[in-house]
Amino acid sequence: MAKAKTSDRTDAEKGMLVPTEFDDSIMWAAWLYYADQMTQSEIAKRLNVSRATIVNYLQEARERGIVSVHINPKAGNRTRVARALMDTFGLAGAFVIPDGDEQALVQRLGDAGARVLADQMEDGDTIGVAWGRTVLAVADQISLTRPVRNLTVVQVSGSSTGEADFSPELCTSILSNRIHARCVNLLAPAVLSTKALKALLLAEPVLLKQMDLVHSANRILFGVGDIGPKSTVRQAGIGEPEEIDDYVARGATAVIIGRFIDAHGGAVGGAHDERIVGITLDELKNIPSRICVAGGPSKIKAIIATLEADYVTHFITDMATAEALIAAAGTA
Amino acid sequence: MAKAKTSDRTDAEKGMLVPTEFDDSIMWAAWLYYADQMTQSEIAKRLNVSRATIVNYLQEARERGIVSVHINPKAGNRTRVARALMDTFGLAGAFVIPDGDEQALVQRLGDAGARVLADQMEDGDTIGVAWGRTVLAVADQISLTRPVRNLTVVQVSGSSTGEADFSPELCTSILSNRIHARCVNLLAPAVLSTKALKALLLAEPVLLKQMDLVHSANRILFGVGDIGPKSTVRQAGIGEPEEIDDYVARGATAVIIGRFIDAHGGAVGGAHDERIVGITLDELKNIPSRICVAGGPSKIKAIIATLEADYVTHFITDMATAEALIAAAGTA
DNA sequence: AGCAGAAGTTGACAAATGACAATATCGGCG
DNA sequence: CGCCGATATTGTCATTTGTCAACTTCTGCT
Repeated sequence: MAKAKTSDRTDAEKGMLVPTEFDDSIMWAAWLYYADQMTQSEIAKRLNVSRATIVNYLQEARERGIVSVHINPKAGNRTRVARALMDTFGLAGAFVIPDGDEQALVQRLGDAGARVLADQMEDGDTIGVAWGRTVLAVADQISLTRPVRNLTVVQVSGSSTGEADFSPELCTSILSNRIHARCVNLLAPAVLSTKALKALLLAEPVLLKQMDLVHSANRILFGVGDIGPKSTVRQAGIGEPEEIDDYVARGATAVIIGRFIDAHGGAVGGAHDERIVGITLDELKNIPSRICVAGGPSKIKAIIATLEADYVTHFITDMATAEALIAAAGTA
Repeated sequence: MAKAKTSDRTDAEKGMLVPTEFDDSIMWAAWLYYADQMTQSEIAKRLNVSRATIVNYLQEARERGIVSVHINPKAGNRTRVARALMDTFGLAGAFVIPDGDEQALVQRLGDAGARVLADQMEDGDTIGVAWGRTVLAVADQISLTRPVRNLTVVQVSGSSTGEADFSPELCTSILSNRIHARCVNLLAPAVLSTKALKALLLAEPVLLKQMDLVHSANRILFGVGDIGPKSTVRQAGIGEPEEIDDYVARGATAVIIGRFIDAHGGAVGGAHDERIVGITLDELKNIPSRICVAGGPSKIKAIIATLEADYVTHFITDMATAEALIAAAGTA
């Protein structure tokens, strides 16, 4: 354990009083390789180590973010499918990843979403974060490759009670941590038992302040949930099964930012909805940059509902989903 | 063949109305390779082309800036020598490239400078640009890997008459062009024949406006010139040989932004200096981010003069020069 | 001091990559 | 219609790179 600690310290950028020479070698190897285009053997010779060591250095340089590969999202917007999506749904940006490993779809979408978000971030941004498997995947994989100062990450809906491994708090915490942002968690349950209690709670100074931050976010990251039997909403403990069935009976087709919408994106309100703590659909539309990451055959309808109602400015999905969306929108 | 058809349809389905169809394959190859870490052979199979084609796609993706490798300048600041430089000369940032091909030193420094500058740029920046071989090398190699809007590039000293291939106009034009910035060239000669004429010219509305821009720059990029017999100043036609000799006689050790400074960075003024059109040394110090790129054995003294007088906030050099600087500063 | 375990390094081999000449495809144009 | 030149693609081979088990060095602990 003690040893592991030691190595951690070496890896962690801060906390080191004296920068070891070790960092230098890694930096140099990285520069000689990626900037000067020398081969690993040449670098090995110059640094007087074996080539295998250079391989390790370069690996570490990538892991530590000393070097990183940037894929231009602007170029992503120029692909045919991305354009079609943008035209069909009036999006400001779309990024479509090629089909690949089915199993890893969420991971891969997360990677793409992370790149798009990271690319957009600017000094002083306040970034709202919803929750879900996909949002977590984004949070898990985002990383800053350039200095962006003064970021705030704010959880936009109350914390869920379910023991899901993609809770709002978790998504927010991880994301903020990875980009060195101030982290603001909403200190309230996602759903309260009465409308009155919700009003009381929201009147608390702490909550007022936090909700102010939510409303001042200039970007937001969210996914799309469907309503199927195995869907996330049903697992996340947002409401009793009957309550969700009730939503469905009244036309609910998708869930975004913890709110239910019908096939055309209209809010499906009701008593339960009024007990939810979090950003509302109307408030969502006031945020300038609304980044949505979603994909998968089971979500097509839900995504169409979301996109049609203009809840999204920047959409990230996979090829198969994109084509299904375009086809479906065409026939509609 | 039938298989190939399928992929062809994806690539060039409808009429070639848009030249971007082609981008799709390149974009996909780039994504699958750099984001999904697939091997070129796997990608080739999926895209139904030969692996060699994938190699080409990836090459083009890099050339077109669809993918780019970023080397974190912050990490560069952590190397031992960079730290030593920062401590010794009170710099905000230093980037030291490892020794390499002697001949290509200017190119390699240009690459490093370009990365540092590109990394710093923010929306709305106004970037002052001096001139010289090194500055040109930066301009030649800079490229935007993320969207930065509303940039202005402004030439900070008058245009030289010499036919040098690194004139102020050229440096400014190339740099602005490569980063899609507004380009403002100073429409005046570097040196006028009388102080009075200079005053007259600078009173012109056009020039007034341009000089205002110069003074409002929030970043500046410049190199360091030495005074040796083969030095740039003597070739650039900034003044008659006698005039330059006169500067030297009065202690001139280096030239930055077209102005002469002594061994401790003090301005070496005089009649000639008063006829120069361009930013002054005092004005230089008012610019928040002052990026200086310089290296090479012949420039050690000149660089020390520059660094000691706090003209620089961010300094880019090579290992050999850095070590010489630190050694020299230690003995002084 | 001596030992245990982890981190760092190495050599050797298999796999992946880059280079390039040869070949195929496409869009005019006589 | 067929030929031309330009552009895109491919097969092949030498080089470069990643992997992995063995080895060395270092560190903390008894």
